[in-house]
Amino acid sequence: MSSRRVTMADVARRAGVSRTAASFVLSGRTDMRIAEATQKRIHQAARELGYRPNLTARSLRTSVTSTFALISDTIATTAYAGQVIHGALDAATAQGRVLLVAETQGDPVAEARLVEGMLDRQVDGFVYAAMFTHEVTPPSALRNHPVVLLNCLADDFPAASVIPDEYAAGCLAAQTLLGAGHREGIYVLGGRHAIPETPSGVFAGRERVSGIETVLSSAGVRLAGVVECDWQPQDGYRELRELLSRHRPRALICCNDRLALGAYQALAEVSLSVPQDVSVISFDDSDLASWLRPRLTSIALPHYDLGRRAVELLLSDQLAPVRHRIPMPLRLRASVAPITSAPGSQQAVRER
Amino acid sequence: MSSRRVTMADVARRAGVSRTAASFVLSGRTDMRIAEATQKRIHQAARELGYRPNLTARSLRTSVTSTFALISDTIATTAYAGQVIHGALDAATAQGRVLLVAETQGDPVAEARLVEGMLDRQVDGFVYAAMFTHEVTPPSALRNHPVVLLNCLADDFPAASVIPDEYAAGCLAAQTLLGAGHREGIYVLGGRHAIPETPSGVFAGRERVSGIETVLSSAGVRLAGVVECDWQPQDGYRELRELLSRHRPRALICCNDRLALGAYQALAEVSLSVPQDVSVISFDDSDLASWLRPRLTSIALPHYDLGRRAVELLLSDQLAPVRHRIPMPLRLRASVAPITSAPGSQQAVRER
DNA sequence: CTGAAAGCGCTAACAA
DNA sequence: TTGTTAGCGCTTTCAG
Repeated sequence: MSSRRVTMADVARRAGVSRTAASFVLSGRTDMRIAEATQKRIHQAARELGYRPNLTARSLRTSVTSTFALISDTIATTAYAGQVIHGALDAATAQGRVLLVAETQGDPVAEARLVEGMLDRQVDGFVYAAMFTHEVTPPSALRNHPVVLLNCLADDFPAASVIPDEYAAGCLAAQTLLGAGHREGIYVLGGRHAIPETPSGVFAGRERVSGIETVLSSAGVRLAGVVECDWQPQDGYRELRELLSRHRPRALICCNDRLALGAYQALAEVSLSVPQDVSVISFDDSDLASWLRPRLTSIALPHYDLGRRAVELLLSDQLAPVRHRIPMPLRLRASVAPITSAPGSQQAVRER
Repeated sequence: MSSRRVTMADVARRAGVSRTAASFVLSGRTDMRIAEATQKRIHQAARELGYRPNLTARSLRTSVTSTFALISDTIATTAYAGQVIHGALDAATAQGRVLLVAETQGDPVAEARLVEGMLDRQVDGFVYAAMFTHEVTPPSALRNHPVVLLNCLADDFPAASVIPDEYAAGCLAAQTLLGAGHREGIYVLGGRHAIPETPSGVFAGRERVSGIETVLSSAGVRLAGVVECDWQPQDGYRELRELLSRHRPRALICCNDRLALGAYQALAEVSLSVPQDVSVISFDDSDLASWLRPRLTSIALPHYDLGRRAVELLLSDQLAPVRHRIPMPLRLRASVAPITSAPGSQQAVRER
């Protein structure tokens, strides 16, 4: 649309130097020891002409595009995980790189097509991302290219992966409760996510429960129960209502904030108050956590850091097949309180 | 990393034709009338060699990159708005285009830098997006390039814009309530968002209230009140508690689901039940809407469609400075009920 | 320090 | 129908 972009030849001509000299100076190389004055002249000419390099041409020549591809199953779709993109973007832009984003929707054919498209565009590397931590098999076309796995694992694919440290998060949840004096009536709501569709649970669930159990048992505390169910609000509500009909929990570890929402609803209905009667701690730290009343203590899924780290690995060429575990920070809010004397003061949910 | 990509010259050689012929056939052009047999031979050679075009080279030659840039203030960051990216991606991939995503964080300097980077990469067009509908001033460097404004308006910038049809949504909210028999005690919670930081409100607020008022007054119904406040859960909670201390609403129009969450909390505390005592309708249709109990009727922000439409406009070169209003669909759930006889049966919130 | 020249892989006049 | 040729804008030897 604009008339014609000014090229490096234009700059060289105006500065009265060779294109070589212009190239060296403009791409900021110092190893040719060009006269200070000449450099100034070139830069000035470039400025006056409004010169901008044509990166396509440069890429063709150098076969580096300064572009990474972020390919995910459905990451852009899911709430909050836009943070992953955000982190990746920050790391990329900080180094003058740019990010091509694509979604496969879990369709291997679409995925193959997308990967090819990226390869045709000569991207420098790939972030292969998943919505929730699980085992994946990246397309084999990626084998010969720099790849970092984000929030997923691939046993027979030689790539670094970046995942949340769910085990440590589980430990942290247990420690937090212990620290508040809880030693009895501690339940895990959601568990390993062992439901018919995922009989052996999901990675996050398994790791969290494992961390919880380790810490508790080494403190001589026994978990009162692990409720295996799906992780949606209605599951939390239903399962907790069911549980409340038989037991009287003092502390709830919810496997995500949505379950905690369901739990709040169930607790309110039987007039148990958080945290006076029941402490609640959760995972994810979604927006929901600070919207609930009382505000929910939650251990954050480090979306931003995952995205950021993945790109940083790509940038620094740390591609060895290592699992990089990203810490999940605790956001302490009002839903966990030191245990009080009498268990069972049946009061209505309080404000705040 | 891989040995060497096979080039078009390789294909031509193996097929025993000229590079020209190969180029024509492989880029799927028909206007040169190449012999059927030759075409077959070329395609076969390409297949056997695993040929893939180098799009960088093609771009350098044709100066089209099949790449669009999606530049936003903070769109990837905000929950649910990942749907915008999703829609844009779908439209782009459907036509073999690819999307470069970037975020400015509202920083004009970062923005300028990013736009330059995109321009240097010769992108074919821009989607300039905002997190919430408002007036923007895109960098002037974009003036000579195809641009579509997404979820924002720019008076003195000649570009098409794609925005949610908030006015129609306001009408729809009012109609829904009227349809359920509500004629009194209807309040708008959130209003135009007229708070100190945005004294004249925000676009969505103004349009919604305007739609609501138009429909109600043409039905001879007067709004009982418009509560101007910020649109966070705690604002909904606080303002409704305050309102409830003096009035007795029969229907609430909440300007977003977060306000509705706050409203639910306030209503529960004074033992008013939704929808028996108070009907609630909201805007956005975020995940929250289906998580609340009872499930919240909400008018959806069409994130996906916005993204999709913006890219479609770019693809079809519909760049005239027109406002394209995207419909906001009603998601009818349990929070709106036909009005019952006696206003004021003070019961506890029911299940479901 | 500077300039000439080759070439990245592809497209598109033009000529044969 | 096919082949020849000239670039797109840039980097990078290699001589001067």
